[in-house]
Amino acid sequence: MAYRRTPKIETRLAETRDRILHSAIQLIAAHGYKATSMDAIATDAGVSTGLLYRHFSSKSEIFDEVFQRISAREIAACQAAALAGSTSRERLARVLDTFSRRAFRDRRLAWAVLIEPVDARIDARRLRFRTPYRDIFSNLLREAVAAGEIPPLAVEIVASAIVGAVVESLAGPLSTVTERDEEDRVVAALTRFCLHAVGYRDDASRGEELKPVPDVSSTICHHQRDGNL
Amino acid sequence: MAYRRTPKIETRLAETRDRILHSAIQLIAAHGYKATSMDAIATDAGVSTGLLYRHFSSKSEIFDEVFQRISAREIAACQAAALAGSTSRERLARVLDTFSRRAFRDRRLAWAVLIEPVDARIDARRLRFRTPYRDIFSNLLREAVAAGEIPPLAVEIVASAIVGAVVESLAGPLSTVTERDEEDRVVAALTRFCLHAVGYRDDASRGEELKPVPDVSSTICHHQRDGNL
DNA sequence: GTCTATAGTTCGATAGAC
DNA sequence: GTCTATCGAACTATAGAC
Repeated sequence: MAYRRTPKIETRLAETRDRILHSAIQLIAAHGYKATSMDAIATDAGVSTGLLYRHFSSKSEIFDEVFQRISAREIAACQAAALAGSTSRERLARVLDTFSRRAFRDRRLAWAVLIEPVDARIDARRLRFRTPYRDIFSNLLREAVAAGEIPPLAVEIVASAIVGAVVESLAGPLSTVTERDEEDRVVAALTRFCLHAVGYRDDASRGEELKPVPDVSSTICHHQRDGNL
Repeated sequence: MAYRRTPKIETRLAETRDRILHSAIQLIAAHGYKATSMDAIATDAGVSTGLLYRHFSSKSEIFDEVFQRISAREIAACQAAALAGSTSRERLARVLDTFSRRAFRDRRLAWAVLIEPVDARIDARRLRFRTPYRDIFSNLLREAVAAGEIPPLAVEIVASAIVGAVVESLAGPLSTVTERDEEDRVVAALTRFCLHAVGYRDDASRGEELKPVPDVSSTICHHQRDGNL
């Protein structure tokens, strides 16, 4: 009888694959993509280097999968933030705050995912993954216009511009050691920038301070083995 | 007698090298980076494919040089635009207009340089080449604050945000066929976005229409063999 | 899973410059 | 006569088809 994969084997394979990815995430979060060797991933995952290539065709493919997992989690967090708040303005501010705070919390991983030069494959992936972020902002903008909070605008273009502004303004701070209050400065500047950009006026009654809402997913900083990632 | 490079040969070598780069620019402007083969470049330049590798170590290196030449020209155009206008507001608007109009004029080349997935080397080059653009905006912002046109802000962060907003909002339109009035819509939305973002208020007296100023360099659309590129 | 096509790269040969 | 710019075919790797 020919060899057939039993459910038991399937499960073990999936577990190994998962362990590899977890190790990759941890190492990339600590040192970035380039500085993470296949050997290091294998060692950390407790498998041989050769086995890595049974599960993934290349280092780039591992990172691609890491990229997608991390991005999905971050997008979910931002989507959740887009629901919390009584005004569109607050929801928008919360999304910006959520995205950048989470990036700062795990800055090396954020840097690796968002800006580290990797290869064309990841570049293409990055382009595709801007869409869900754009959609979050598009929806908030349409909502805000409908509610009369801001004047009408070219939603799609403005949503793209926000995505670009966010990522680019984090690029520098993420790659340098940043103090906590420098981080606050960046988030504040970025938030003001975007709110003004879409037509909100300064509001003296509020200092744009936001109470935290519970995250949809566990914090990005602890890549627990027992997590659901 | 040993062989030595004479000035005559030096010149011819430089000319050949230049011809290769011109061909590369033309082809990339027509089809993008990926779709431009080394064979095509060689044929267009009238040399063998092998010779390409005497002048450049790889396709990536050719594109790197194309990137730098095109970027230098575009930066110069934007720097010039930053000098034309009576108010900081107008100068800022002119830079945004100049950058995006020139990108649209040669959208495929702009797309290849700004966003097409190429490789890590070009990614790194892109990161470095944001600095001069950031500097243009930083200077304009400092100027505007000093003149009391806009309230104080975190110049460096905001300058980065503008760069990101510009590039990202062009990404979509550059990669699709865009009508002239769609192009106008993008530029208008982007300009409004940035002006508002940094603290300018709408000004009913002006529709943000800008008279063209003579370019510092010849237009990007005609990659003339006789040009100074 | 093998086969094919395509595109990047390499290399030995040639011919022309010194 | 020696050296090198150039050529063009061969090699290699990868992605898509059957």
